[in-house]
Amino acid sequence: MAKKRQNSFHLVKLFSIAMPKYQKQTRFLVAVDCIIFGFDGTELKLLLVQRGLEPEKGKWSLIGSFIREEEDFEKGANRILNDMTGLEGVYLEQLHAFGKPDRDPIERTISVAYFALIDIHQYERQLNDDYHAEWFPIKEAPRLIFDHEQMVEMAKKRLRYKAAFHPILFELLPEKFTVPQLQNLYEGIFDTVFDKRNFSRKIQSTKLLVKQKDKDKENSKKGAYYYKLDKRRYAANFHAFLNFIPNPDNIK
Amino acid sequence: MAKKRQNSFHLVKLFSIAMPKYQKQTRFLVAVDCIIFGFDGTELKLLLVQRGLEPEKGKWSLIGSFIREEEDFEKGANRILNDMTGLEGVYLEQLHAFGKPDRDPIERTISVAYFALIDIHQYERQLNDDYHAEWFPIKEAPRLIFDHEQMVEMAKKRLRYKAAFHPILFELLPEKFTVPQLQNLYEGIFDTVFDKRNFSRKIQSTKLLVKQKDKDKENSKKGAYYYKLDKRRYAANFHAFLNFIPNPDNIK
DNA sequence: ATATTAAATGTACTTTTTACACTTATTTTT
DNA sequence: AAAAATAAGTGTAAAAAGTACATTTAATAT
Repeated sequence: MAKKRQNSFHLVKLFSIAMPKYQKQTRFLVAVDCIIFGFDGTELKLLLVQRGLEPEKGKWSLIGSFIREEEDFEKGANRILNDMTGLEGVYLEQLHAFGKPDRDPIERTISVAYFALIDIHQYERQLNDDYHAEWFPIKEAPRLIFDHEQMVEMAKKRLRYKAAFHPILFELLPEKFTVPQLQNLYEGIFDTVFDKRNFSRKIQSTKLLVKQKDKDKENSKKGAYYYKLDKRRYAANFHAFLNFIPNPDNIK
Repeated sequence: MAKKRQNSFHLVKLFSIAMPKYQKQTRFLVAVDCIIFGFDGTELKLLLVQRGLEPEKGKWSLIGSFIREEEDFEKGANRILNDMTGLEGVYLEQLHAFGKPDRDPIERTISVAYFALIDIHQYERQLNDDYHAEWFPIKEAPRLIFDHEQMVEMAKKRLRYKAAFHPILFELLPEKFTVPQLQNLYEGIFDTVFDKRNFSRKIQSTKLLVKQKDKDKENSKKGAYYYKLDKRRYAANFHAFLNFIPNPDNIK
């Protein structure tokens, strides 16, 4: 078996006295792309931007940016999100680094993808029109450039996986929400239906919900009680396993 | 709110006719580092290399390499693993991209970390002495360079998390193993003890194990029956949720 | 007053999880 | 040759969690 030593360690190419730079290594462009999910009370949506410039003008894309010299990925992703929506403190999680040499046809670019969960109502107030951005129902999203569709697929899977065990979907809801809305969200994400008695019991058993005095009258005559998240408990239980989903075996 | 347009999209810096390169963007070094886990029948171990060159000579490090021009991360990680251990087809999974601007003091380097699970016995046959590599019990690992300790911590968490639901730990075992060995492994990973009757029942209920006729006599007078993985079933059930761990709430 | 709509709620049954102790096969010791 | 030592192997009952399923209630619309 051939033993290739070159390139096999950081620093290997250095002379024995410290040098200010690694020699002879190729450097690459590095970008951050964000898969931004929102929920309008009925269905899951994806925030996309339409490219304003050639090449690929008019095509839809995830929002992204090259990483800057003094910025790490988190910061880059937050910058993008803030530029785009004006929001801060958005839920953000690293998804995956994508690095196929030909993923960007112009020049090899590494992309570190993040997914974000935002309350779509907050966003609407803060829309930044500089970007030609639009919400698409997840099932009606257009073709995307590069490998962005693959990124979205992976993000959907990850969201499902995580939502099966952790109370992550509250990040998509407004401050006040109803149990039927919450059930709608879960049913949308898992593409299934749950028995509402069992769903309600399970959600209530987490003790994450605080019942309010007022009702939402938009969706029914009787009206459904609003609830708020118990933020204390939420913070404490975020990493706990809550087993939201009866049989998660369908998740890949 | 200030609207910064520059840098905010791939290609934004291009002129309106296609150019061969993105202009004015900084390019970065990109590396792959591998957290290699092994299990010797008693405890979980980590494969580390000792740097042979200045700077940081003599310090321990994860094995890593700069990424080459025509190579994606997976390929890079496999190259490293193969150079190091001679093994192919090793279980490998992307962990996280690390990108703090100062994580490498010489020059900003992005690192995409992978974790690998290998059967330590196979490795021993294939040792590549060109690298000063050594197995360390996970609890007695030395100080590591850069942010490698953080990588190891994250990999440990990820391994636990995954092992709680998926039959991933078989990747660490030799072809033939006993139920007590398997229980040892789980107890090591989760740093707890399980009731052996319940553990055995749970493992057997997965139907992943095929009982052999011979016994391992090394660890007891009575001897414990060897089992092999049912590879067919394993492949089919890898993504299924098997709920190995009674109460996974301790996992972060 | 009546019909319509979606919200809210309880119970019996099944499955899964947990707690717990003795017997067996083999080697080592006397 | 008998006795002691060691770790492997196995069953059962009680508790908890998950599932299936139907009626009543509050409010609006006719």
